[in-house]
Amino acid sequence: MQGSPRPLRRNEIRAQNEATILRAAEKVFAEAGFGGATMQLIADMAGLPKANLHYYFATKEELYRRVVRDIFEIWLQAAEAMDGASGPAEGIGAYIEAKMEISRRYPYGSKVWASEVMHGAPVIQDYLETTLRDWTVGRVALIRRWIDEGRMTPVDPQHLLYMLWATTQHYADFSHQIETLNGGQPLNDAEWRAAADSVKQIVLRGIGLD
Amino acid sequence: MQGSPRPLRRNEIRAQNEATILRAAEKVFAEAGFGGATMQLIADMAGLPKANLHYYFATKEELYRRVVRDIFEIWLQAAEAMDGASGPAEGIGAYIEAKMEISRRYPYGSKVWASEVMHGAPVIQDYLETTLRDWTVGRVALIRRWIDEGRMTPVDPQHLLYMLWATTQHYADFSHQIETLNGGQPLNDAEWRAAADSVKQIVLRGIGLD
DNA sequence: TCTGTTTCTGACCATATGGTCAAGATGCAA
DNA sequence: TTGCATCTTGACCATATGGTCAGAAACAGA
Repeated sequence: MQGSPRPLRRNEIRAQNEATILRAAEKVFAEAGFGGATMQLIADMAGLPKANLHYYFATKEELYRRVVRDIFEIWLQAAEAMDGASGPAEGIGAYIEAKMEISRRYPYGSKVWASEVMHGAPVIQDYLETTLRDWTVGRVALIRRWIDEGRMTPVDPQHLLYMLWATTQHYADFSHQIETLNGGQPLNDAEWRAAADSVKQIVLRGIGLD
Repeated sequence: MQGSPRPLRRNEIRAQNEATILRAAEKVFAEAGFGGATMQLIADMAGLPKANLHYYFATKEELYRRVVRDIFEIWLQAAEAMDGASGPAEGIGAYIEAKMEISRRYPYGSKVWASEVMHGAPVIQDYLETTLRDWTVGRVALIRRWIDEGRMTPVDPQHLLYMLWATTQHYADFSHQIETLNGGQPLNDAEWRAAADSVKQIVLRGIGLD
């Protein structure tokens, strides 16, 4: 939305426009779904002519692919929060914090991701089978180690991970419902704080920590 | 898919066909989203000519509306599991069981619901503001009472409800991801049992029960 | 059997949409 | 300034889709 009046350098033009388009696309895909999104809508949202989108992204599917990939990258960043922790309370607590932060900062991205998975992951199936699976296997092993060391209650690590994903992403994916139940107002700073604290409190206590 | 060869009575025809169409529509809407779903796809899935769909449901939107409403009804049924419980452990435990059962039996419906909410609830906004809000207020009060009576750990009832919704619906909405991480196989009976047990275990312990 | 009602369906239509293209504008290095 | 590459865009096209309709078929009560 901030049409920079300053003349752009060649290098910047491409980066700038791609970023603008991707941001618009993320929002439109999240709000309308892949099928409901139109290149015209995205173009309008980006403030560019439709033909210009096709100059940077050959097809709607390619644009969508980029959006999904970018989200996956962000998702992976949060994953690191769990590593290098001194123990389960710190590791899982930090992971919850990181994922709640992502839900707050990238609600559109989270919705696109959810939509993609719900539709059978036509675009990121390979990522699920490689990167995500590997990460999951590693984290399951880590949690199992913590359990074996008696540092937390024995629980099924896989289902614990699902619970972490579900609870944190819920605040992004179902933000509209939450907003409605919050008197029509989006969560403010304090309410987000309370949400993250609640999740951490229940989950950590649920696995014998806190 | 069970095309009954027996000749149908007038009354039955309508009910039968509507049910067939609704089942097909539920699946297609879940897998393709509202925008991606086409009347032709739904017709093929139902084994009926497209024009026949329009005989029973004037527009795609009307058909979609029916699907969403039906799901909401099912959703409300599970809500009753929480009432009439003698205490928090029984009430919340039964609610989790009921919602997990719904996730297993109506995965398509759950996805349609999730999609609808993610897109801003264009069709069931009024339900969110009335029925759902009322139910939520009642349940929050119930949980608060349990807390005041010292029967469970003090937690924010609202966020506890979100956690229950998120964790249980996750098994329906993200079933594809779960299946991928489960070696490409959908959860079997034992695994569903383990999933429900894990959720109950962590949540109940998380709020000071069991 | 006759008649009115409901159900069924192929053919058709208007519109929206993804994508193309050719010509023009703009930046930039020499 | 010149020439080339990159970027921009209005006009255009083929196709897919939601929806219509008129006539046929099936049903049911008299």
